[in-house]
Amino acid sequence: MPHDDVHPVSLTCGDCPIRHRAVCARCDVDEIEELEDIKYYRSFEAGQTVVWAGDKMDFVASVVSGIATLTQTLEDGRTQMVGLLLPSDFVGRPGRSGAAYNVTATTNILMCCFRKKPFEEMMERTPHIAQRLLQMTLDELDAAREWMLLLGRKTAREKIASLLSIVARRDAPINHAAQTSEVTFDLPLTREAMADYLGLTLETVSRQISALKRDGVIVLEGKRHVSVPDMDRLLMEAGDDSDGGFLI
Amino acid sequence: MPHDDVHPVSLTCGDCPIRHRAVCARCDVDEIEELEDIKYYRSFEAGQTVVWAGDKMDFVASVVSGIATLTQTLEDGRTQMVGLLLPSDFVGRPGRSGAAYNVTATTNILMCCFRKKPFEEMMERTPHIAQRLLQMTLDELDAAREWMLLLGRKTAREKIASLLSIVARRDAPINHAAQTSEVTFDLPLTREAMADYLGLTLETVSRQISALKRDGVIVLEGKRHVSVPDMDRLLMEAGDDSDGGFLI
DNA sequence: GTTTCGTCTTGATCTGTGTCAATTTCTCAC
DNA sequence: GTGAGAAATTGACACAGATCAAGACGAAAC
Repeated sequence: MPHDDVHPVSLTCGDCPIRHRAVCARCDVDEIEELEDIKYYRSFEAGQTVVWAGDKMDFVASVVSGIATLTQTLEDGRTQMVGLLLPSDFVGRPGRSGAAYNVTATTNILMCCFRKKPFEEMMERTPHIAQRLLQMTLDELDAAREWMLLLGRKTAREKIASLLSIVARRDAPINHAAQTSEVTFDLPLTREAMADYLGLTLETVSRQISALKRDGVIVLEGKRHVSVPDMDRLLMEAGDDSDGGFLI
Repeated sequence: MPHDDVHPVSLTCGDCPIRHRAVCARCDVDEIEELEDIKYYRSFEAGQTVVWAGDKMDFVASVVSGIATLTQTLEDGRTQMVGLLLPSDFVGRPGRSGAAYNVTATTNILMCCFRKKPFEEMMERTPHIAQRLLQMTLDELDAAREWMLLLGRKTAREKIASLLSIVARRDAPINHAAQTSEVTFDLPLTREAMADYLGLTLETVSRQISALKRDGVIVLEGKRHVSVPDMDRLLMEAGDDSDGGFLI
């Protein structure tokens, strides 16, 4: 099972050393034998849709590797991303059968799925699971609300800077922990996906990235690889107070 | 205790006839005697701040009467509302000590508070509570994400129409249930608060309301009282598909 | 190597919403 | 009733970001 360095704690085994937001594959196998028959793996290729909004979704899942997005759309095609699923993130809603959003793989992705009915039954029997899910959901709610501030009140430049600092934090936690002021990472999203996340057009995204590059806030190698010489400067551009919170 | 017609089901007594999202005052007294000593009431006047973002918040609470808002701000004063608390709504976060947002009373308000520590202990002992809180939090997350679509992609006119149809739904459920196509309600918010909710300026809010009035979508009596002659028309203006979801 | 196709950048122009400012309308105290 | 302050409306103008359009770049196929 693909499960290299990352070892996120499972919902179902709360005393793993590393705390993370996930239902974890390996962990479950070790600890909860009954999960064996309600769990299965599915992989999707970049660009594939995992579920459409409104479709029946009879599982919950956690991302093992790759990246997926949650999006909502209006009839005329305007789309807004409302969530970004990175490895170890959880998706699905116990207690509701229909999916509320489109879930799309932006890279090749492997998901660890749990059939919903048995998962819910397990939740009934194991209070710890509901409590853990509650914590995770509250975290996501905070992230969503932080995102509302971004969508409603930030300028295009601030939006881009915010997104970059969030990706920097999630994508390069090692750099960050080491207090290196130079941080480096790959953008996991196309310009269009960034635009959908930020409530902008892809042209504006491109222009603002160019502007940040011109002003020395970031350094680009190719289109996707980003270096941030001074993380504090980027955070300042993002307009957040102090440590910028806990987005995504 | 002020608890007139509304009788929302409590987190702590799950088999009340009417299902609603709340920790309910009367209900608790009837059913859970041990709650008596962890529960107390607080009232605030219109305009008063209940808690500031970052302050210690040693209670969770439910709104008994009145309206409060959750807001976030940037250093330079730009503010974005991220939640609207109507009677029976729950506020506070088990498992975290600091408040994440400013909570402000927009009308006189009465809140039923529970000291956090004992509430959390009760959650430990009573699995049902965590499950109920999880449902509520998932609902709020859905609402927040619907709101992200509004903030990121809707026009000013669509934003106003969306807000009006949401208030109509929550404020005049009787009208709506009766299938009367004419719906009537009072706006519980100032133009400025509406602007903060919608990511607009108060001038734009005012202009768009005037435009909707001019176009016959709504009828105003005074500044706050709204009649909607044709609810379907309003929903169309809001740009939502079919039934518009489950905002706020 | 060349071609092709998707992604990205950049330019020119347009427009929706913000900004600034002047009135008007409400509400409530007196 | 009158006056004062808050809330809301309306107008004129500016500008950030959208739209439309043309190219540049990069990766994969041949």
